[in-house]
Amino acid sequence: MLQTTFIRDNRELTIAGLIKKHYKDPEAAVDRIIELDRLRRETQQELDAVLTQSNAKAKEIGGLMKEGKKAEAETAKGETAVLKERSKELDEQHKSIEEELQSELVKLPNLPHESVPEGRTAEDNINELEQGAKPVLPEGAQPHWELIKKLGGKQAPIIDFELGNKITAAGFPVYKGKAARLQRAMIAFFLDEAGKAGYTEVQVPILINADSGFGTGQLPDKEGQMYHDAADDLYLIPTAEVPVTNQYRDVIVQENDLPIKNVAYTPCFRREAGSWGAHVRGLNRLHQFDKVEIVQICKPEDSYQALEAMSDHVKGLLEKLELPFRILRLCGGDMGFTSALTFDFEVWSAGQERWLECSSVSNFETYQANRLKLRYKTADKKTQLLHTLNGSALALPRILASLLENNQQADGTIRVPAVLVPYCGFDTIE
RNA sequence: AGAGAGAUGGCAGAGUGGUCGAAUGCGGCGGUCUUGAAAACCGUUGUAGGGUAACCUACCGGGGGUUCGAAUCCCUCUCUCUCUGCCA
Repeated sequence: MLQTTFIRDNRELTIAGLIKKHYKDPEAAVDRIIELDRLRRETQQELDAVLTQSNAKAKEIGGLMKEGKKAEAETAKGETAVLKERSKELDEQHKSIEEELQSELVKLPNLPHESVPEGRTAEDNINELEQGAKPVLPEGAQPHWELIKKLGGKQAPIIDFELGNKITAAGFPVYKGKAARLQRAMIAFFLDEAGKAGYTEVQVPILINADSGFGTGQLPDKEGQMYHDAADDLYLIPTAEVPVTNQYRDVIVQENDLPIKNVAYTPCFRREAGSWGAHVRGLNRLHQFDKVEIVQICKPEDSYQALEAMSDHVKGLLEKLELPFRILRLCGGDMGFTSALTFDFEVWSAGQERWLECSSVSNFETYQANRLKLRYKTADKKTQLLHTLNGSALALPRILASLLENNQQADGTIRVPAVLVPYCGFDTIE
């Protein structure tokens, strides 16, 4: 959430940022907020004045009662009626203005960083880096949804979508044998790598309440994208970002505890309402998937350096997995609601001959922190909002897809990257 | 799920209608003393909104009510703890 004072002091800048993000009618929205803020302060000043009088009268009556001046006290009581009436009126006005201000404020996305390119769609993203040679596949190479059918021996298919469909629904696959083992190996590898990079591992709930959903910006913006348990009013997490970051909701951090670096493995759940298309096959898009997420909370002046470091960490993982990838700097129209700057990592999927997004690393600046009330005390004792960042490191399914496809051998087996062998205990899937 | 108890500042914990933003202890910060540290002593120490400022206002789990006046009384919701039950 953007800060009212910032909008008030930076009207043009705010509008320009919203335009870059393709927000409709930004001028009207910004001006309405500035107007509501003016009204709010005006009403509060009047309300405070009335309350000051009321408080004074109440004290006066208390004094008179003590002195036994009953009659005078009664007279004074009569005088409070008008004040009471007026304060009630102003209080209601103040509340409704604040409510409207809040609901307008919540609609605004974060402003993009100056380095964010102009553009509306994925076509306009900037290719920052492309690394690793695309493999030359053997004759008869296939996409992963075909490969899995023949893998796993008697257990085939090694990733069973039909079975998951029976148990739950489409988009909830069952991983069997070496596929299951490989999943666990990747999770352990990713967690270990993050540990080496200084991230503290945390295990967090995968159900969250509405306050947490609001804190990181999933609510109210993405209400329909999360699975919701109506009985207890809890949501299944779409990403570990939500519970991990919400650890620090309503917290004032000690300056020397910064930066905070957490890593968590969780399953993630996405309803993907409306985005299920015919071209979305196999592991490309799921309702449930596994992900290791890194989160950083740091001082404003350090956040872009942290973003760089997080990007490098993700890059390192892909290098170690020997997968070709590219890094995109997302344009204004393609980036997320809460983000100021996002790098998407896409892994090359040789069987499909297309890039698959496998990580998204973002700096949210103070946007989440403002909702979370996540702050720290500066050396001169001022309370200031922190910056929050997160990134996938990594999301498993598309890594697995490209691993299967890129590493398919002429004999139909799959080569496991060396770095995972100690974790899973085999170097080939047949 | 049943019965009972409770929710107060970073923590512990007092406060049952006015002088309470709130005693006291611990912790934190600053100082005195000391070669240094500890101890002791002195001072200081919540959050938010408004105001150029002096200062004003709100907040004692959330919401509502009674009253001139509520941390304190009433209603309601939520949560926590203890015991019983169930259970990985």
